[in-house]
Amino acid sequence: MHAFNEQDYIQQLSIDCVIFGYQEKQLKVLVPKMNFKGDFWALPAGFIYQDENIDQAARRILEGRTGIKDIYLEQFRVFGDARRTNIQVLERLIQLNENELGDKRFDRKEFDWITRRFVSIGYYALVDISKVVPQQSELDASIGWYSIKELPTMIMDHNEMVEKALETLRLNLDQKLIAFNLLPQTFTMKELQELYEAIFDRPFARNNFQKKMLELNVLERLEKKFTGAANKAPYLYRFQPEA
Amino acid sequence: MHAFNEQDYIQQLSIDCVIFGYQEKQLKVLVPKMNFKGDFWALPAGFIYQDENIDQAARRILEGRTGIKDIYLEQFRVFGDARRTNIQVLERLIQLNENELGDKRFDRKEFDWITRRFVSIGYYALVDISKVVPQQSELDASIGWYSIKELPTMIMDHNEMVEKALETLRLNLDQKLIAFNLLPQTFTMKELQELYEAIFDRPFARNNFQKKMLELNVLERLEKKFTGAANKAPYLYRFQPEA
DNA sequence: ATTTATTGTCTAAAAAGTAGACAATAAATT
DNA sequence: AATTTATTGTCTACTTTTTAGACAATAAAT
Repeated sequence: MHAFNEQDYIQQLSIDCVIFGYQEKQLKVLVPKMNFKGDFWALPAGFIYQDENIDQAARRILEGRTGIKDIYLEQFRVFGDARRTNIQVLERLIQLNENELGDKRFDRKEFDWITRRFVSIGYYALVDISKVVPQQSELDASIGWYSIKELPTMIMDHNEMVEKALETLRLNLDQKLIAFNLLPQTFTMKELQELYEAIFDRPFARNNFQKKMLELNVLERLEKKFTGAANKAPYLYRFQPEA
Repeated sequence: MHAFNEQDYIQQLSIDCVIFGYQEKQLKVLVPKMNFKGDFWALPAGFIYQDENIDQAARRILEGRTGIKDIYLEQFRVFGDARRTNIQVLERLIQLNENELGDKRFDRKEFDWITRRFVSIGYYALVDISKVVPQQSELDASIGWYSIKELPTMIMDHNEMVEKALETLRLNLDQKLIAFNLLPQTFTMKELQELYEAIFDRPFARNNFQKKMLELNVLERLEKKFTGAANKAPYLYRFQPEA
C-alpha cells in the first residue's frame, strides 16, 4: 500500500464507478458504506495516477472493489458542478466522529487536497455478481449490493450518478449486446428476459423476446438444463463472441 | 484580458470543442489555425475556472470563438490517455518559430503548466453558421469552417475527437430533435433533408423523410417561400418549441 | 396558355413488431 | 406406466411501421 501522495495523482479529478450486477431478479449496484459514525454511503471512487490512462484507473478501482480483472465498463458522463466538493461531507463526518478519530485525524495536507472542488468522470461497469468477491477497503464498514430500487442515500451527487448511468445503460443496450456481462456464462432465455425486465423496469412478451434475441445471432444454444422443476427443461444459452 | 494565472484554473483538465455548422450542403467544423510557422490546427479549447461549472466553461469557450451566447452543446466523451500532452506539439512549434518568438518565448511557469499531461472533456456544439462571427484569438492566424470531409490534420487527438463527436451527434439525432440548431430559424423541408444527408452521409427518401419529420409534430408550417426558381415554391418551416 | 421543375401527399407493398395459440417435454403425481 | 402440470419453443395471424412508387399541385419561365 502506497502512502497517499498528492503528487502522484491528477488534482481535482476523480472517477466514480456505478457497478451494476444482477441478482434475485433485480438490478443491483455495489455500494460501500464508510467506516464512520453516521450513514455515509459513497460509490467506489478513486483518483488517476499521472502515468495512467483514465480507463486504466477505472479498471484499477473496479478491480480493487470486485476482485475481477476483465470488466465491461464505459464512461457515461462527467460531473463538473463548480460547487462539487467533499467538504460538507467531510466536515459532517468529522463532527460525528470527533471522539473516535482522536489522533487518526486527517492529515492537514490530505484534507486540503481532498476537500477542493472535484470534477468526476462517471463510469459504469457490468459484472457477473457470482464472480465478485466484494473487497472492503480500510475505510469501509461494509460493502453490499443494493437493489436499484432501494438504494441508500449516498453522499454528494452519487444518487444522480446512478440515475444517469442507468439511463445510459438502457440506451446502450438497444445498440450493443452488453447485457450478457451481467449474467453467468450460461443462462436460460427466461433468465435473460428477466434481466432485461429488471433493467428496463417493464415486462417483455416472452415469445417475441425470444425471437428477437435469437435473431441477433449471437446466442449459442447448448444442451438442456435440468432444473429440477416440474416442467420442461429449458435450453441453456451462451453468448457467442464472433460467429 | 486576464493575465494567465494557473491558480485560477483546474490543473491538467481542459475542454475541447467540436463546433458543428452547416453550409453549402456540407457539415462543417470550426477550426482555428495557430499563428505560428508550421501548420498547427487545433480545436477551440480552454480551461475551467475554479468557480465555474464545466458546462459554463464550455459555453464561455464557445462564445469566445463564435460570438453566440445561446448555443446547443453536449458533452460527448473524455479523452484521458496517459501520454496525452501538448509537449511534442509545443516543442515542434518552438523549434519552427525560434527566430520569430524572440523574447515572446513562453514563460517557464506557463510552459510547465501547459505541457503536463491533460485530460480533456469533449463537447460538441451545434450552431447556425449565419449567426456566427468567428472570433480570432491572438494566437490564431485564421479561423475557418472546414468540411467534415476535408478537415486539416490537427494536433494531438483532435481529429479523433471530431470523429467521436460526429458519432455521438448521429446517435443523438435519432432521439432528440436537435438538428434545427444547425439551421436558420426558417427552412424548407428540402434544406432539412439535405442537412440530415450531410450529417449521416447517405441519402434519404424525400417522401418518407417529409412524412417522418411532420409526424414529429414539432414543425410549424409558415407562408410560402418564393425562391425565384422555376418551380413550385416550397413551404417554410420553423421549429416549434413546445406545442 | 403551356411547359418545366419541384413540392406535397396519397396508396400499395414490404418489413418489422405484437399478440394469441398450441405442441413439446421434463418432472411430479397417480 | 399413464396422466397431470407447468413451462418452453415455435408457429401464424394481426397490427403497425417503414419503404417505394405514383401522381396531382403549383410557381416561375417560356
